[in-house]
Order: sequence, then C-alpha cells, then structure tokens
Amino acid sequence: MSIAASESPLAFMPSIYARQAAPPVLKTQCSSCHLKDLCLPLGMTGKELQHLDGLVFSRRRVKAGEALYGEGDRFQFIYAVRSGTFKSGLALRDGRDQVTGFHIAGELMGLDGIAQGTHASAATALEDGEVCAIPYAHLSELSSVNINIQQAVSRLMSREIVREHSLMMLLGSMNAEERLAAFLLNLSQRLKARGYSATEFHLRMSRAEIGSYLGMKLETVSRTFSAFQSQRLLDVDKRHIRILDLAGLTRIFDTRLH
Amino acid sequence: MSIAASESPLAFMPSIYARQAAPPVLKTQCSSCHLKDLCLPLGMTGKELQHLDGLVFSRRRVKAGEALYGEGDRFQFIYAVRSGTFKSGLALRDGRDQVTGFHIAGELMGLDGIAQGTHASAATALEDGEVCAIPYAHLSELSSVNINIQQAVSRLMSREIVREHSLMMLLGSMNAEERLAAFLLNLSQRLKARGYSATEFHLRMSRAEIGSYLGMKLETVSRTFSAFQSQRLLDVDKRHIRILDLAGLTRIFDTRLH
DNA sequence: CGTCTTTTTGAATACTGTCAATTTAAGTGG
DNA sequence: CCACTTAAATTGACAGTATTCAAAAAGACG
Repeated sequence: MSIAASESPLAFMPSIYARQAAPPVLKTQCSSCHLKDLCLPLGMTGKELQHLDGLVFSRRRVKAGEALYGEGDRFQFIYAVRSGTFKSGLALRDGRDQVTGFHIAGELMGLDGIAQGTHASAATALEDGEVCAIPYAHLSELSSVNINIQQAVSRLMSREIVREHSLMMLLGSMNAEERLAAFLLNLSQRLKARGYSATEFHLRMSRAEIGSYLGMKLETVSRTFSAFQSQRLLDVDKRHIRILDLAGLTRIFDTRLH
Repeated sequence: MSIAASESPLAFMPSIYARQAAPPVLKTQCSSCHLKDLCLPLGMTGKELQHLDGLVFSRRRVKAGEALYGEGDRFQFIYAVRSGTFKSGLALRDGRDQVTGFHIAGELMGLDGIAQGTHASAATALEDGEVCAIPYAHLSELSSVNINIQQAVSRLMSREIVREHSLMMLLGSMNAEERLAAFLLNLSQRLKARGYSATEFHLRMSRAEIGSYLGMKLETVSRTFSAFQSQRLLDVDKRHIRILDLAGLTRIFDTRLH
C-alpha cells in the first residue's frame, strides 16, 4: 500500500532503465519538472529550487483503483500527482465513503497524515497515473536548512485549509445546481491552468463519487446534469462534458439567493 | 482590526503593570501557560519549550462582537485563544455568512492566512475573551532554528485539515439529528479536556450560528434541540445545555444508516 | 455475446426550508 | 424601576427540494 523509504526509485520505472548494466541514480528533480509552477516548488526561486533538488524521492506508477495509502496507514510520504486523477476520502461506519477531494497533476495528497503520524484518510487512483512519493522526513530536514522551503510547505498546507473552507461553504449553503456548477467550474479552472481545455473534458469519477464529494445522491447528480443540459449550459454524454455557457454556469453559483 | 507588530505587549494588560516606573518586558511565556498541553506547545518537550519562550507576542483582550481579523486583512498573526469563544467564517455574496469553526481556549485561529498572505476568513469574538497574537514571521524564524517547533506547527496545521475533513463528512452525509449530536459531543469533549463539565455547559453561539456551521436553518436547529429534549437526551433551556444521555447521543451519530 | 456496472428517468416519500406568529429574554431610556 | 424596543428562540403550517425505491437503457469488460 505504501512503498518503503529504501525502495529503489527504479522499481516503478519503464524497463528500459532496468536493462542498463549500471543504472544511474535516477533522481527526479523538481527544478526540471514541467509541473513546477503548480506543485511543491510553487513560489520558489532559483536558490530554493536548487535546495529542493536535493530531495530524493521515487516516482510510482499507480493503476486505476489502486490505493496510495489507506486510513490508519503509517504516514511517510506526501504524494504529488504527476499524471492521472485521484480521490481522497474517509470510510463511513456503514461501509460507504465520503470523498473529500479529487486530485490532478501538480496537486498534493497526504498532508492530513502529519497530525498523527498516520493517514486520517485514504487515497485511490481513479485512472492509471503516476505520483512522486516525497519522504516527509527528508522534506522536513530540508525545511530546516532553507526557511523558504519550510514556508512553501506551510503555504501549501494553508492552501488546503482554505480549499476545505470553501468546500464547507458549498456543502453548508448551496443547493444541488449550485454545488454541481461550482464543482464543474472549479475543475474547469484547474484543467485550464494545466493547459487543457476549460470547456471540454472527461470526468474520471462516477456520479456516486461526485455526489459523495458534493453531499448529494448519485441520482440527484445525474438529474442536475440533465437539467443543465436542457438549460443549454452543458453538453453531457456520460462522463464527457462540454461547457456551452460558462457565464451562465458561473451565474448559477454566483447568484447565491437560495 | 489587527494590532501592529510593534505594538507594546502592555497595551492590553491590567493597569497595575502600566503604573510601574520601569515596566518589565512582560513576555507571556508558553512554558508557564496553563494551556500548554492543548495549544501551540502541544507535544513539545523541555528544550523546544525553552526555544518557544523566545517567542515574543502580545495578549489582546477582545470584547464580544469584536473582530480579530476580517476577510482580506493582511496576515500577520496566528491567534491562540486564552479565554472566551470565537467563531471563524466566510461572508457569502448575499450577505449571510458561513461559519467554518468555533474556537475555545487553547485553539488556534488564522492558519488560513499563510497561503496568500491575507486572511481568507474572518474571526469574531462571541463573548469577551483574550487571545495571544503570535507574529507568524517570528514563529517561522524560530522554526528554522528548532526543527521540532517547525514540526509542531505543521502538526497543528495538519490537525486543522483533519478537523475539516470530519466536518465535510458531517455536512456531506448526516441528517439534522446526527449533525447536532456530533456538534454537541465534539463540544462536550473539548470542554472536558479543559477541565469543564462534559455534560453541562452554556452555548456561546446563537441557533443561527450553529445552523450555519452545521449546514441547516436556525429553525431546524431549534426543532432538533426540542426533539432531543423530548427523547430525554438533553435538557435544553435556551443556551444552557445539560446532556442527560451521553450514550444515547453517541448512538445517534454513530448509527450511520441514513 | 452475455454479465456487470454505471447512468438515466419516473413516482412517491421524507426531510428540511420558508413564512409567520408567539414567547421569552435582554437592552435602552424615561 | 418600569415601560418600551429589539433580538433570540420556539412552534406550527405549508411548500419545495432532495432522497428513496424501482425500472430501463447504455456502456464496459472479459
């Protein structure tokens, strides 16, 4: 479920590297990563970025449905998404689970584990993907050497708190249409920031998972999608979404009159 | 709305100190604080605690209704509650606000400001109280000197993330009775940890504020209190609460069948 | 090609929200 | 100190939205 700190970074690499006689220490470097403006190095400049390259971590391929960590697992790594889509969530006593977040390229998972040394939530891949498994102990050490790295990590944790605040607002005071509109617009913006289309995308999660995240039943999610379609706000074909009227969608959750 | 970094720690102290000819630098020390097992020094041992005493911060008296900081205010301080009850929340576009947390002695406020350098939420006193205003810049410096302080701060931020996860679960999947039961039991535990009665207490927040926090209308909060009373789980007299059947209350939100 | 999962849609129910009236408490000023 | 005003809480009646239960359609997968 979680890989050991000593595990070779090669373990999950394509076979071309494994075939080499003397495999190079394949250090994935943050400074040369195409996600560096979104991910852990966010806001870091030359010097900190250099320090950050001292961070040794492994890349790990994950197949759809596979868990990165489970509730109660020992906390060792913070995971940064390289590719693919992930969900994190908690299991409820009755067997169902509450989705607390969806994560795409450049986003971090596992920060909840710092508090107790064990993960309070679980993270699962919704499609095949790849993550960087960053040893938290090592990141901590680095933080004590360079105060800017420490602050970058703090900012990322704080950002997670802010994100959850807005989700609480959503869950606490919005109706079904507003929730789904907020969800789609948020996803749209995140995809746009990564160079993808803001108006046409494929959902990697089921109606039930969206519903769990938004605090509504899967049938209500489906009905709301249909309602948006008949309002000509969206073009919905199962999980393929095309936003026809971005302004109209924005108006829905902007007009908080409910 | 927020006090300047250079402001004298004496500004909010009783006049007995101000009358002295040469006022001593009145440093409030974490190591001698009666809240040290709950607050910022959580989990710190002798050495870190000594380092933490190097932290200079002011104590600030706050009157009921007064704001500690508002949305968009520049982030300078993390606030630790010494006494009193506070709420934090976001303003909605339509004028109402979403309460994101209630805070009592030993709890921290303002961590959401780290992300952007400005507070994403506001914090207001629900009754007269006192807080420690901890300059974040100074805390950061201290963290780079002692790695254990840095980790303590990280743990506290992570704890906030975990707290919000469970609130999301509440908002996303519980009915009115379960929400109120969860709220009362959580408050009961926190009061107990501070030496107060776990079964009899005075609510400092209105039905509307509880409702905002729990994602329900004030009338529903009131009705649910009445329902608990007729089920002989509680004795409710306006804001005075006496828990008659703690086990029964636990069963309500434990039995997640809804 | 058949099975299983996911999604959509309908009909009825249940829960919470809305609107309104009343009671109680608290604060203000004569 | 009491009348007056304002705010908070309770309760009822009704409306509205989301849930539940059920069935059918459409893909996904082996």
